[in-house]
Amino acid sequence: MDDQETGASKDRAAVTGDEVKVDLIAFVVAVNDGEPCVLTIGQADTLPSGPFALEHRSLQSGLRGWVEQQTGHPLGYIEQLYTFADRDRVGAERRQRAISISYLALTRKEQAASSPNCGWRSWYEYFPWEDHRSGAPPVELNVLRPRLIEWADGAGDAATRRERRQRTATAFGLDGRHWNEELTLQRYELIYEAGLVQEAGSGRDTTRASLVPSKSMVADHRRIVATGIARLRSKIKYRPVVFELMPQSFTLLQLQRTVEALAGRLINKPNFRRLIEQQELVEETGETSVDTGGRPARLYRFRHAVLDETPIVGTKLPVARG
Amino acid sequence: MDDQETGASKDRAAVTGDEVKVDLIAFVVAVNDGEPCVLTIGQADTLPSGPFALEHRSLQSGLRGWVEQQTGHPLGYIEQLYTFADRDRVGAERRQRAISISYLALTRKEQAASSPNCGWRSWYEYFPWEDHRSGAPPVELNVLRPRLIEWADGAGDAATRRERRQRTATAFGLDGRHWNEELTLQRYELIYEAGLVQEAGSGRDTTRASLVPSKSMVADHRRIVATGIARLRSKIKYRPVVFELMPQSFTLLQLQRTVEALAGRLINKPNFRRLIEQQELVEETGETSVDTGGRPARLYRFRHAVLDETPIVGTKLPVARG
DNA sequence: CCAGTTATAGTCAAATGGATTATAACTGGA
DNA sequence: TCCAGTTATAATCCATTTGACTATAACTGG
Repeated sequence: MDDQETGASKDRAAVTGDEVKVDLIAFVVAVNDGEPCVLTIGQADTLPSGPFALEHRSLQSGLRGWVEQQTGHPLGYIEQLYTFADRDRVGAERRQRAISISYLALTRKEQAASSPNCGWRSWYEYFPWEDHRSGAPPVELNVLRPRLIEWADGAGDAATRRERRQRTATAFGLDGRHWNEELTLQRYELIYEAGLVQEAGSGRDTTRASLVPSKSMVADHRRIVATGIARLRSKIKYRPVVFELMPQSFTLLQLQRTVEALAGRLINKPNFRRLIEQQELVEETGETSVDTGGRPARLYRFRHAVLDETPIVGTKLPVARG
Repeated sequence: MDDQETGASKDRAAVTGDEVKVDLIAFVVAVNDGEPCVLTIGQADTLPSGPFALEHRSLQSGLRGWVEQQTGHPLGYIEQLYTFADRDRVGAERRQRAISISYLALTRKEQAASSPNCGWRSWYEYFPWEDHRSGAPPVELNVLRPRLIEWADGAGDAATRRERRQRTATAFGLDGRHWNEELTLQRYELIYEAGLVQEAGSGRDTTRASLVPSKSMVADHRRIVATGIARLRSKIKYRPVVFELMPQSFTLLQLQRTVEALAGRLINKPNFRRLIEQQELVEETGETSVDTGGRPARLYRFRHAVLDETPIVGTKLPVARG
């Protein structure tokens, strides 16, 4: 960064020695029996990951390789989430810089016989306050909200107090605002900032008395998951990615339940059906499913042709306001 | 992060030697006199960039440093675009891997006295087919469309022909479809794939006779710009980022012209005003502007409070359908 | 003073989207 | 066999949004 002269090329030559390690991290999602799940490895709650190496043809293929090797699970849909520089690692002899590239990937559970070293866990074990399918959960009403308000009011100056209350209110839909399921990351950051959650291996292991009951993850993996949930909740509204999580054929209610699992909130049934039908996202298989518990339901399959037809627009899924 | 046991860690230890270079690249945007512009450096059409180095506190601060150094321009709003692995560079002694992290940044032209080594160029010099403010431009009607159809029909098998025509039709709104201004990247990729554009320093310098008239850029920089335009065109519809490009106070028509410049299409005036007002994005300064050419217009300023109020929802800008 | 230009307000119909009701078709137990 | 419970499917209603248009106001320059 220190040199003479104009051009970028010269600067580049000057600092040519700086090399960093690159890690690829995957947030792999599946929906199993109406529960949205994340793929973890090892005993600890860890996302599949590995370094980007010379033998990898591309970033994505590197990621696929690591996930398949660590979990036995082939990946379908992949989307880049975010790239961030890790806090300085202390290398063997010198300061070591590292960056992580995180990805969102969608699959089906049955896709493969998973290796014994990995498993599926519900999102909501890590983010119990994100599941609003039965209204605001107790942990939010009884623990989170009072603690956050306490934290906000505990700030030194009035400006900070106002700002914290403001953020809490928007994040959780207080004071007449609406709950917005896409604010998963903002909520996590708020809770983290307030010291109400703690991650394994984080610097601050000051075993605080008043933590919100929730499963933690290694390093910053829970933050990556929060980013991925937010992205997915946003994406299902304008791209037909839900079908990556569905079996070959399904009933409309199964499809609805999957969307509800991801969004963490309930959807009005007739409206959901209307939207799916008028967008022609699916077509009937001609068969019906009997194990509905009531009247048999028609089975549908995804119309793959829509991927060519509407590249961006469409696939708006109605998520009721509250 | 490196230890023993449980799958991932062992693999990680095995390939621990792989290090790569990381480049930071900025697509810096300003709107000058109704033209959306990109900041370039040097004689060639190159985006500001530089390697991520040890002295950088974070990726973003590294990017800010390089842009400021190369152009004298301080950056305001920054957003990550995409991280990709470059094609293998051949290093001095061994194979050298490199990845690039690209960013979208918004500023105002007057922000600083720019250094002589850089300049602002209209987007539409690089993407003449993206400016639909006066309808579909001649270059699209007379050159692009026929060449693309020619290319599609020149495919070997029928399936490829159908697929190419399909993609062309959606990208350019043919056969009764609507023009979608957000498909900038898809359009560029299509044109690139068809061999109708060519970049400086790309492998394939087979000076083709029939290129579409447009300015090229160094390496894959034009692709980064296409990604950034698409992101920005999408973003202005749900986040109030336009105001990063506006002066302190402005008339509603100036605001509209700026949005139109970015979107590359015209907006219905009364509807635009209605939407801005009902969202309470702006407030009157109390003053009026005389140099409108007609009746004086009220001056407005951005209500910064909205950033706290509506973190995701809102700021939908109406972009007429056609 | 008049033609040209822009600002601002108001109207109207079509489309969208949320909520509700009604009826059909199955299961399992009384 | 009938009835309660459950789910599927169809249809309707109404408020809001949104695209398109019209009318009037206020300035400029010739």
